[in-house]
Amino acid sequence: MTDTATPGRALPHPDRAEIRLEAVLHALSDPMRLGIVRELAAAEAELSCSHFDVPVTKSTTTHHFRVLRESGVIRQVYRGTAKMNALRRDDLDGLFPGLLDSLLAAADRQSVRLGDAG
Amino acid sequence: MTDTATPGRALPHPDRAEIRLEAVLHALSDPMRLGIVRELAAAEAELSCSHFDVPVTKSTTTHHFRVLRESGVIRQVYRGTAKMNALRRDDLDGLFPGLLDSLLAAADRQSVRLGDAG
DNA sequence: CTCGTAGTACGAGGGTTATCGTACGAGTCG
DNA sequence: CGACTCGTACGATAACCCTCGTACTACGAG
Repeated sequence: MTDTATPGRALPHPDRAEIRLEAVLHALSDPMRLGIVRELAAAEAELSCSHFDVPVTKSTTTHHFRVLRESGVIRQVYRGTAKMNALRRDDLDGLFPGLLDSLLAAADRQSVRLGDAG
Repeated sequence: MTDTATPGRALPHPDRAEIRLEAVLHALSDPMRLGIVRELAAAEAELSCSHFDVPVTKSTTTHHFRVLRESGVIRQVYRGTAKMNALRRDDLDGLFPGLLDSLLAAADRQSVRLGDAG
């Protein structure tokens, strides 16, 4: 594990056992957050907050990432000045086998169906 | 088809093509609505609104059923004085294959994990 | 140390949601 | 018809959520 995480700046995450399905669904019911999660899943890697091209201000972006983190969907860690984001795939798959893949597939399908760029 | 539906009291439903994943997820992110959907799925049959033992008033119950209907999760039809509710399994499976089952399985798992009566 | 970049904290505005109570409408049963 | 049950409509209230702007902190580069 690349422990390049900046020390002394830990962020609160729910334990796996504290993750609630309702919270996950709520987190993913926002188009912006769903888009972030889709991109994160496609990348299969950590991405910084600023990597995402979202049509809102930095404040709002911070808010959405916090919702995703506090619902247990993503894990966030500071590396230098950047804050890296990664899907909590292991935890989600462990709690809800198949759910994340179904959700991502559903999002992809809808994207194709609606002719979105994504 | 059991066309015992009361005529002249049609309820507005979204077409299959109008169903949005975000709306579905939002609808299911409420514990009460998720519970209703789970019960509906387990019953594999139409259930009246009053069948459900929810800890809220009738007004609030009406509200939650409307959210489920307008998001495309359930289909509602009047039969006499009762309003029957059924999952839109065909439409949801057609749009998002596997999603509904994953969601229901996830809800069941969490219910067991948390020791709910569900 | 200074500057720039990445992101946070806080507060406010505006919209949506969950809940309720009361009054009402539609069917059914006597 | 009259009474009863099921569910709706409407208004109110309180909470929540998305968004923003501004002021701020943390880190890295020079």
